[in-house]
Amino acid sequence: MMLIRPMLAVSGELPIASQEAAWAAEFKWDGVRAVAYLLGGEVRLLSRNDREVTGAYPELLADLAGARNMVLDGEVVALDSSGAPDFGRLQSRMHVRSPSRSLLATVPVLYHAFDVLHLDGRSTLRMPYERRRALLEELALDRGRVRVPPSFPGSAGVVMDVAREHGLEGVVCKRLDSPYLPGRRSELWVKVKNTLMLDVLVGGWKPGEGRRSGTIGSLLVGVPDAGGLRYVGHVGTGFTEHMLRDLSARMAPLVRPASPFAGVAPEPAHWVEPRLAGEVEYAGWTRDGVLRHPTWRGLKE
DNA sequence: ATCAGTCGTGAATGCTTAAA
DNA sequence: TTTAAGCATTCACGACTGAT
Repeated sequence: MMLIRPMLAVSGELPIASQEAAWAAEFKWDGVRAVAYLLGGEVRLLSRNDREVTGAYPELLADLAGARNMVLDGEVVALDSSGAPDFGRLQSRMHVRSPSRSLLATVPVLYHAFDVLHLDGRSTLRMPYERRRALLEELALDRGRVRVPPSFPGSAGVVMDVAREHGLEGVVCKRLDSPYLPGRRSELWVKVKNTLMLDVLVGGWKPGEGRRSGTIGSLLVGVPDAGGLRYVGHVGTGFTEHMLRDLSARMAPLVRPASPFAGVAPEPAHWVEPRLAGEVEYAGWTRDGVLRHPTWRGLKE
């Protein structure tokens, strides 16, 4: 059996209203991608890069083992107490090759199967999404820890609203006529993320390495609160070369010897007076109160 | 303590293909 | 033939955790 690497989505915006009918929307699950190979009663799970992850998720194997040979694309997801996917919890599972009984009990996972790539010895990759989806639903895979999450044709905007209400990461829009393009990041699939914005003050910077040596690696940012400037994380992406040059020039006259952050200084860095205000896009907060997946969006005057 | 791997972002590079 | 565009790859950066 040939390995099939998962098809990837580009990030972008919702389809415009007049185009909605050509797309289906699915919820975006905040977990890890896994392709399931169900062949001759054996089940294997491989990561996005074809790494073996079967052993990490033993509780999924029995529920996946079916009579028919097939290859499924899906996402391994851990839920928080409210039932929403929680990537932070999954992180304690995803590197553990043979999880202990207690870990299995405290962080159970589900497999959300959202595509079928091969069935009964025949490839389904060239079928349009709509047909693969119908096939997937006919297979009636929902059993135990395996779910087939819903797909909503023609209503991406509404699905996004629901995702936002439930605190989900966003939606993935897929062209109804799209074939499955293994290993490709294609505009036929578009992920639309529910992102948050935060106004921050720049309190310092760390130098870059490699190609970024001689310039800024990341900015250390904070938000003012009662106790002073509260550190909220470093931002190392989102800049163009021009922005890096501009930021360096603006920070140069603001240099100061000590950290401007209240409380514990995050780590050694170059400190500046916190006078530059900027906007950061982020996906949420980590347990330690720092930004998750922050990206720089630009200075605010 | 460091490395590597999961998720994410963007930019540069190099190869292939299409257009001028 | 030369240039432009498109695509995949690589390398930066972030948080995080297990393995070594």
